[in-house]
Amino acid sequence: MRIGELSRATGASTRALRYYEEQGLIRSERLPNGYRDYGPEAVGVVEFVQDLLAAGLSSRVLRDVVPCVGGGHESTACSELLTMVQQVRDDLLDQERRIRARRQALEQYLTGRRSPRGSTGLTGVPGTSA
Amino acid sequence: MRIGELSRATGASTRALRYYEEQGLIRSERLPNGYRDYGPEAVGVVEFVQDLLAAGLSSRVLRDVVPCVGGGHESTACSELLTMVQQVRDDLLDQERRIRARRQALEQYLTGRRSPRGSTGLTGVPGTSA
DNA sequence: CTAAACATTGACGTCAACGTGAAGGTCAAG
DNA sequence: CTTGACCTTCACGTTGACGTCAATGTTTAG
Repeated sequence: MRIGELSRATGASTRALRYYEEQGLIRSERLPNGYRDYGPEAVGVVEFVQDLLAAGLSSRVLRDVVPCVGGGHESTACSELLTMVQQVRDDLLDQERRIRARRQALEQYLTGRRSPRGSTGLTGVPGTSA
Repeated sequence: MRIGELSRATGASTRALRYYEEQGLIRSERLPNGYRDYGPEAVGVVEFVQDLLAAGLSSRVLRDVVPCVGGGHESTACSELLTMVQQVRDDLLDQERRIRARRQALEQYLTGRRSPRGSTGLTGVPGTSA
């Protein structure tokens, strides 16, 4: 498939796709006319990339982790990278928990009518910033 | 407290604190000499802001949600904002699940030695991009 | 032949969340 | 009175992930 079709299939702009390639996140063959040519697996890879980018990973990290699944690459440093992905997941989980705590504080504030001024109802929350 | 002390208390740079104020995320009184003056609640508010920023919320969203807890503000649109926070939390949870799926795919690829080329082991994953 | 739709490579613009000076006012200590 | 720590407001620089425009080539439809 060519870039337009991949774009439509993934929702990524053609600009984004070229950017991904520039960053080493995806690869492409070239047709005789110079057009990029993608195999069907590209769809999955691009979606993978989009997910991880949306989750806050940098393309520099992705540049290392994506070839592990996308290219005909051998493991080597992949266990390290797996650890990294796990780390990111753990971070996300952690943040999610903290947000939940804040949200519950908000809920309590709204429903329970805790003093609007002075003690905000937040100051003493245990899981404060690192 | 003045800005330096708040900075030390929260870990946010003074620049960041002025930026937060500029964006309407925090407020301050002014001392006779023009220096910013913060009450003790500011610490909690700033930590709140930092958490949500770290979690990927934009300051534009925060500009709306923070006054609900930080200022002497009445509920009004706060139920809406609560919904928004919940939405964000749900998004995070969703992303976390997708990442977990990807990670498991990676793990399977690495341990089970699924064909390195052709079927990537990713293409058919259920929870693909929106 | 010509227009339209698709592709190519630059290369500059953007936006957020600050960093990093510049140029200066304020205040307690010596 | 001067040094130094602290504060003030500009205002430009930075990084990442693209948007957007320019100038050009290619292929298909009429």
